[in-house]
Amino acid sequence: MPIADKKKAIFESTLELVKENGFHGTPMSLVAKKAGVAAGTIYHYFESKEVLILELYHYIQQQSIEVLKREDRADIPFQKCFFNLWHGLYTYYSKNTGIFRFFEQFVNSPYNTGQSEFVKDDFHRLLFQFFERGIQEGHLRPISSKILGTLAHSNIISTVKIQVLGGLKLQNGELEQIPLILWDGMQNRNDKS
Amino acid sequence: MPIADKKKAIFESTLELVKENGFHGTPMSLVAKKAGVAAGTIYHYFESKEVLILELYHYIQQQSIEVLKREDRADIPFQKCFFNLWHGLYTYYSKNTGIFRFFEQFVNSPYNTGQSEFVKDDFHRLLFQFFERGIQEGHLRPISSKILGTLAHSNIISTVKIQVLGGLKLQNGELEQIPLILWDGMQNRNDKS
Amino acid sequence: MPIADKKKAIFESTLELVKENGFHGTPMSLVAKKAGVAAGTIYHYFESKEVLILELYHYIQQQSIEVLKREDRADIPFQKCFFNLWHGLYTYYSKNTGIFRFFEQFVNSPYNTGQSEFVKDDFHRLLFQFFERGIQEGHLRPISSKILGTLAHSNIISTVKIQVLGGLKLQNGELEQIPLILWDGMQNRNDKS
Amino acid sequence: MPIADKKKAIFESTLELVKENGFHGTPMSLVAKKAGVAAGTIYHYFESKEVLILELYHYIQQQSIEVLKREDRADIPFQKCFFNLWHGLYTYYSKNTGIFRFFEQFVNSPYNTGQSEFVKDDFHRLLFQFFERGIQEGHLRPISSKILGTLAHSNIISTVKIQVLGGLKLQNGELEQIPLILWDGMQNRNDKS
DNA sequence: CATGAATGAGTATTCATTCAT
DNA sequence: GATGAATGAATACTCATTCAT
Repeated sequence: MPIADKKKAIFESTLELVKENGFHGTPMSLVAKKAGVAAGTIYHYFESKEVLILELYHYIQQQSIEVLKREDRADIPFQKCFFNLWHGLYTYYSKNTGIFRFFEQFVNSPYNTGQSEFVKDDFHRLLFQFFERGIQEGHLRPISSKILGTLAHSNIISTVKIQVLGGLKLQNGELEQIPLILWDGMQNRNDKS
Repeated sequence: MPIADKKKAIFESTLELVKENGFHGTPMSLVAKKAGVAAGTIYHYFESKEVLILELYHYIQQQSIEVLKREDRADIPFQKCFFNLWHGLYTYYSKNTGIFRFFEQFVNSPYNTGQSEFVKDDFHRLLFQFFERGIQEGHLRPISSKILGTLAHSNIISTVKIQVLGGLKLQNGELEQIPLILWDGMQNRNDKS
Repeated sequence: MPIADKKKAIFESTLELVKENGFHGTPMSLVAKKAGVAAGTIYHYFESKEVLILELYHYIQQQSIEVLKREDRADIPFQKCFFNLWHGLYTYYSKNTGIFRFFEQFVNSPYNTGQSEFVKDDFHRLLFQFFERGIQEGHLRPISSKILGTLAHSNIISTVKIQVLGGLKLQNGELEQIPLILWDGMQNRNDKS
Repeated sequence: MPIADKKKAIFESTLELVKENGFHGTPMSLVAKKAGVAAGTIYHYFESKEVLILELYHYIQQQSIEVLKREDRADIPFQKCFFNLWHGLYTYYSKNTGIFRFFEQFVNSPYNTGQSEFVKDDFHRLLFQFFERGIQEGHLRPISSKILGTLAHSNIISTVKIQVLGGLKLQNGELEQIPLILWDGMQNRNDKS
């Protein structure tokens, strides 16, 4: 098994277990077992549990970044991109419900030492950049793109949560209305486009 | 010390510690120390750590419920209530940043066995009820009040997070615009009121 | 069982095991078992293995100090005290051969962080003080009492080692000659006493 | 790299690491790294860590033996040889303070299974032989050469320790007096030479 | 009611050793 | 011979919980 695959196996096992049982309920021994390696082997790839979690965080974020990069296209009108991005992320999170549980656990855990995660990581940088464009082009209200980006992202996450944690099935058309609510709210009322 | 006070002391200590160190970094021994009681004493009031956490969750939620009850007044126009509620919860969460950290940790933790917390607890019941009123009175889009309520709440929490976790200082007027964004989005476009 | 007794039981078990197997071969679990307590219990009395070893070091040293205090008497001529002390320590070490093995392991181990142990601890302070007296009274060569004390102590330890580690039985009179060798060497040749 | 050189590299690395961190703080992986070989390679040259330590012990002792052989010369008067030997070993140990730390750790470790090391190894055989000569020639007290040899050696080691572990700088003339103390003590008082 | 010493199962991590390449 | 990834037993330490006082 190539190295990359073994790291990936460890990542996937960890994610799965954290999703089910939380950080605390995810001993390294279980990760090892699920990944099909010996406990000690994990330590060839990751210095410690903390490092494993940290790297997993970035590994996962990479996938959200892919969506961002795919949907933020300069050759497509902003509003179209906006809805594409919303649905893109929504779909991704819906199909990988472990992801945001992991994220929220991570953000509120002792593992997350970086205080201002909003600014530093690539995902947020790209996210904010996208909203910056919307502001520049006059489509969105002229507030900090960081605010708009954060609100939009939490809107998406909430939509997933409503179903996953709230046990609510969205009715006909409801799913389409949610990004509309968001757009209508953030839209620049003077936008003539 | 009356029983109620001792339980309260244990609650406050736990909250404080969870806020600082997370669930995992909050051993019962520390809670006991901080609350000024013996470790064994906690077990007179709470069957187990899990029960303590669970009761704390409800204890804390009570305070959010107060805000809800205070601001949801039938004698005041809905839109006014809406903004009052937004600012009421925002202020409460801002002053008690431990609260939402505790909440998110709790929701994504093994302690939270109740899967569909959206329906069962009083806070969400009242919250959804408030938005139901908005829909009935024709101010809000006719979607599930659960959706609107959840989106609104996450909007508030995000606003706090932007500052607490994102390290962003909101500029002049930005704080006022955020509930506006929310209102504009959720508003029924045919509302003649 | 009173607290003091429990600490003592842990001390004795540790000493016994370190004597047999060295620091590395003395897991806390074994110490616990031998002392008749649970593994976790040790940590009520000692913060860590390091602290246990450190406290044991001082606990043991106390017994050497007793000998020193017993034999260093101002009302008895120095030379007499000298031989009494020599035999006192010799007897003590002979009867407790674990002691000096523990000492030498300790001194050369990572547990011994105090670099200049010769000066700081009570045993050496009293030991050097005794030799200081010998110098002041003109019986011993006028060199640093620290040198004389150290040489004397190592002479005693070596005598024990010859038998314990060297497997040599001392013949008739040999044991008495050894402190004589030491005395003759350290004696001030101009001592008229 | 010739085999001999690779073994030597492993020896030196081990010694260095044991000197700094003790046996316990010297994993094979570190030895390998420092020696510039792969972990597995060590096992081509040494059956186990124990064997490595054992062979290192003998490797190092060889250097003490060199000093002994150099200074024990039949064509030079015994007393002269005695002081030469004292200073020779003293100098050697002073310049290689790792050596005696290694020795004492080794002697008091589980690696040292041989109980009576005093008799078997070459260093002690030669050392005792030297003192035998002193006794035969009538210079030294007629006690077991093993006793005299052991006392003399521990005297030298102590002198080094006073400085290395005790943090004491020897004053003018003190270093010269120490072997004198030893000689005066061990000398045969009827020696007419 | 309150205490806090005692328990012991559970966890992260280390490290000597092996073996497929 | 040489490599270094993989192993897994061993170890220090934590912590929820119990119970004799």
